[in-house]
Amino acid sequence: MGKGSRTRGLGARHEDRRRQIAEALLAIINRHGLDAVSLRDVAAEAEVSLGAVQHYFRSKDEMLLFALDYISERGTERVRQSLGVGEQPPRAVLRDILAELVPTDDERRAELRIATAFTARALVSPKLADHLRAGYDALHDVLVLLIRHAQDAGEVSTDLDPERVAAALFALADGLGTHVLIGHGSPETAHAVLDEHLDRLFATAP
Amino acid sequence: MGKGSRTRGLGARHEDRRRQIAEALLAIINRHGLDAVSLRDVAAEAEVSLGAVQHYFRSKDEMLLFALDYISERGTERVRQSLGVGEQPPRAVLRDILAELVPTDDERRAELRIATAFTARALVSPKLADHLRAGYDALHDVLVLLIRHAQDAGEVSTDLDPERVAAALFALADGLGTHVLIGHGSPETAHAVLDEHLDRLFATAP
DNA sequence: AGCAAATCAATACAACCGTCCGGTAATATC
DNA sequence: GATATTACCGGACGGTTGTATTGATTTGCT
Repeated sequence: MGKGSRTRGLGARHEDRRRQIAEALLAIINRHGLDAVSLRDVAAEAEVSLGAVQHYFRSKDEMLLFALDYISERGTERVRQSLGVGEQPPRAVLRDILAELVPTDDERRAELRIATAFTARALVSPKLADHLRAGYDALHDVLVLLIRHAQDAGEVSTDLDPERVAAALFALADGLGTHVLIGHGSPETAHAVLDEHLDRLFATAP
Repeated sequence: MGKGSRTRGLGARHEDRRRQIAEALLAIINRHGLDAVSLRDVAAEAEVSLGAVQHYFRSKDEMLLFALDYISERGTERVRQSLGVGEQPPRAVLRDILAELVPTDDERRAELRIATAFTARALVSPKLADHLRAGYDALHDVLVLLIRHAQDAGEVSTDLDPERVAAALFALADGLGTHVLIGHGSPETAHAVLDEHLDRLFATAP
């Protein structure tokens, strides 16, 4: 068992501290963008010294990578919860998940701003791209699963390829989210478009 | 008449020079990202001195803004050409335009990488956001127009709201493009999804 | 008690950044 | 031919950056 899972003694709070610093980092990315991040700013935001930050992250790159994994984990955790609760029909779950990609409240907005920042940087950082892609793939797989369930329940036509449908819905929601984020189109319109597409999808059965 | 339009004498090549420098800037953004851009790098890429760059752009911000407008202009110009040539049916034109948002060749890929970089920065730079939004709005309007034409020609159901349809297609293509860019999903799949949606749209006519 | 690891603070440093500025040459305007 | 204006160069400046280093303190284990 690695030291990361220690619950007592020295190093017990190690991961906690890393997360705390990562949250300070994410707050700065949300406010000023990823390229405006300096280790000193992160330290100030987290109310620790620069030395402390350096102690928990060997380099800035490592910190960025950790923060991406951290926020990615948080996202998939929320998706897992959407999947878990009650016996909600596939369509409702699907809608919930896709709606998370279109910012309405400030929290969702912040997360999407951060995700967009990481996406842009991933274009020039292969390592970051790998981690980001993992998150995308995971969400894609969940969508495929949900569509399969809907097909099994006779709510969606089995003529459709779940992979294709998932790719389409994902891209649509993602695109709508970005557009809302930069102020092109309202959240209401975006949600309406999303519902319209779900209506069409769930109207093709049997 | 402003000095920008002078065709002889001092200042005649002013705008040309600015474009040349802007292209060097865009090349760097494509290769290393927007935040990796330094004035010295731009000067080196454009094979001019740092002083020259400063002569043509008072500040880095001004240069960035100019470059965004420049690449934006180039994009709308290509769209204009798609609209102009021959008597192509609305559907073909629509497809051409949307396909530009999904990278296939290197040139398109470069442009979309640059656009993504600007989008991310626009999230923390209101002035950049304004210029970017203008481009988005212009493209949106073109899409609306094309859909209206298709409706007039009886190829698309008049029950559909052109604004909504345009927003959906735009977001879908944009999202697909981003996904392809980061390596999530292939260009082929993306184009297939796009065609599928166009098929559905053009199948709703009376 | 004693040792080792963990935790953090403080400082130093070389590299780089955007911007400013003085100078020089070429060209247009009068 | 005097005078602006444009075009460009190159150096310098103050500030920030990521990282390395060193040392003090705390903590857990034996």
